[in-house]
Amino acid sequence: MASNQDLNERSLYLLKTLVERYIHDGQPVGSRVLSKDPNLKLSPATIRNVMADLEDMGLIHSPHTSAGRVPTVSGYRLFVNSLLTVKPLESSELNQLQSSLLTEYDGPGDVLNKASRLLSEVTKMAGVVTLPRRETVTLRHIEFLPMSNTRVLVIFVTDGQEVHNKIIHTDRLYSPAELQQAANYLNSVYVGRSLAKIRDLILNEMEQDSNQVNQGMMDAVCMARLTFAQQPQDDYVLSGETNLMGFSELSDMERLKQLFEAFSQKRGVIHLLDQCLQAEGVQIFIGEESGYRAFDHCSLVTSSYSINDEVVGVLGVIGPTRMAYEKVIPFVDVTAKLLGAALNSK
Amino acid sequence: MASNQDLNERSLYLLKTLVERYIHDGQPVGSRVLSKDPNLKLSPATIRNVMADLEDMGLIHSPHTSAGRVPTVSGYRLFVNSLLTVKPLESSELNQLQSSLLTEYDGPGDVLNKASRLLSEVTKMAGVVTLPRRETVTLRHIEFLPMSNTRVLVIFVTDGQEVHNKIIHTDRLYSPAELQQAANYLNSVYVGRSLAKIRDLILNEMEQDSNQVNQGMMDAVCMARLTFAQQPQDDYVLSGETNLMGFSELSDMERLKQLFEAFSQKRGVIHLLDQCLQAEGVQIFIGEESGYRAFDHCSLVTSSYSINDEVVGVLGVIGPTRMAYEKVIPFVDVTAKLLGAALNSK
DNA sequence: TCTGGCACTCGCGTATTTAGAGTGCTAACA
DNA sequence: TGTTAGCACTCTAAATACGCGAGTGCCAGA
Repeated sequence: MASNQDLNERSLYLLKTLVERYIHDGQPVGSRVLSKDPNLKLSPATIRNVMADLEDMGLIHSPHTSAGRVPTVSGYRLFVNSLLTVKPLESSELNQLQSSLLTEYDGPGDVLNKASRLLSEVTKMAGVVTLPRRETVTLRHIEFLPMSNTRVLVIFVTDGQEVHNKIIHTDRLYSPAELQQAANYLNSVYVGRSLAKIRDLILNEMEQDSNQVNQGMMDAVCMARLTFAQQPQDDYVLSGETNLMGFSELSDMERLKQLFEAFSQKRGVIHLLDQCLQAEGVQIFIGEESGYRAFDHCSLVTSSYSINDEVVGVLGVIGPTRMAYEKVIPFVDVTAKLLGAALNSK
Repeated sequence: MASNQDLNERSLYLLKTLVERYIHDGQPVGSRVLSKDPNLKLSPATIRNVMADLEDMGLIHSPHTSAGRVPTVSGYRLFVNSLLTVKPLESSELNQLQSSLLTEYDGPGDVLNKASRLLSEVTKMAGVVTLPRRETVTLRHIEFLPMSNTRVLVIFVTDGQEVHNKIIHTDRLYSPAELQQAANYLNSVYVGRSLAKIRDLILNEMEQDSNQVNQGMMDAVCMARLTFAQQPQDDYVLSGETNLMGFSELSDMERLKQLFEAFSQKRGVIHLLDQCLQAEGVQIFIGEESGYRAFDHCSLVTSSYSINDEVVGVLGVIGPTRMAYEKVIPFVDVTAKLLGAALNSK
């Protein structure tokens, strides 16, 4: 592969217009059409030379001899990293965003749904929003309800009024009064703290000499331990998957099936999204970059969102590699910020 | 169209084997292969005559001149109604069913998920289970949590430990103590009754002379009214949608897209499933019979399931018109009964 | 009423052809 | 040395033709 110094400004501009062109009309771009570009006053022959260089560098690629060129993953990557001219949101979109996300919401979890749907509707691709990570979210209320035998239904409410519930198996039978007492204790001590913090505190408290604490507290802590034990994998809200069925690059039934299977198994997708949790700002996986086979022909544009300046989740857009990055990127960015704002204001 | 008297036993048997054959290998059935049937000792020519009659009656149909015959919707219908020889469940399937559904469950709503997944895994098609209708389900516990302003988060638990939550807007600000009191009152009066019954009782109580009841009770009833006001549409759990992408009759992308859109909009599907709520036993929609365009090329085999002898929901299997009815029907039937049993035992 | 025979139709898969698009290369030119 | 025009070449996609096989309908005879 040739070194970067081979990429003079002209080649870069040519690559840029080629990618833009391809994104726009989805067909391999030939030297003829590029020569028509007003800013690129070159003959088709010269353009062919440049394109040959770009191909040597692995930035573009020809599906077959007589078919023009198509960007490779590296080509898209270079384009996204340094050539892209971001288009600001259209005001209508911004309005739609704000009015949808910032209005008073009418049910827990509903903002996330709205955000996801919004992402898909505006981009005409698939939208995804992970639920806020339990770890970082703070406890607002906890409650135990007896079920049959030693099974107890625990309900707890976190930040942003997310309601969680889980069944735990206690080591002995508790009376309703005991459960109530345990809940009271936990509510008085742990409310307002993050679940991760709570887990730490519980461990501490269990190591303390049991003489120093009364039995009721011990019971409560024990139940809390069961409740907040290792978290099951987090979850996400997906919308507009069906939009993906319209794209020719995903019209292969086998591929599409694998993609949708990935969506319903969630595991791999979660893993992918988790990687975006760390990164600041908009994160992009193009095609095989994700390393996840089911996403080989897709790109994923994500951004993390925060509650009270703490990153708690990720949202993004899933679509074909050939997508309008210059519009999607700012859109995802803004949506993440608005979602954070909407969740904060609760 | 010819009358039914034209259908002698021989024609019926021929139709039966034709349908079975087509279901089995998915290709139009010609007179040749039918003449090979051991119970049908006829020459191809005779069979052609019979088939011509069946075609006149609209029971079978030829895709084109040289392609054998395929059952029409009416053909399938006749087959399912009177010709089908039901195959009992294989013991391995029954085991899988029982062990999956009757084991202790580890989370509310989980049994429904399992049932749905089971339906899809065993049949290799899509499985669907509606959530138990709120109307008929009984209240076990209710609780109010204050949010900002006049918004109150209400959490209530019903039969089978289903946890519901909703945000209501009260007409004035309530203190946590007041909310607690209201919940206590409601728990003491309404627990164990169906939501529909509760709604009735509330209406009664509100009409009573307000002198006779104290203010706290009034507040409680008022909040209960908001909580149990008209229900939003019910919901369902769908599994194995991706299995449907494997069937050639659904390989048309446009159709597939419409089907999946129907799945995610839920509305139309719910409406269809609701029709099965009334009927006793297994209910079947074949192809266009459902009257729902998105399902034109699918069949739906359903059965309602009950908690404490009261029908509360529907489950079923969605697949291509060409499905192994003789196995799916008993399977859906048994699954519905087992699900009911599993929910009862709580 | 059933059967064998036969001509007929139609779809599918396999060449074969043609038109068009785009390329790489070379030679000329500034 | 970089750019351009020209040209032969390659490859795809669409159109056309063709033979094969499957299956039919109909008729005449048992």
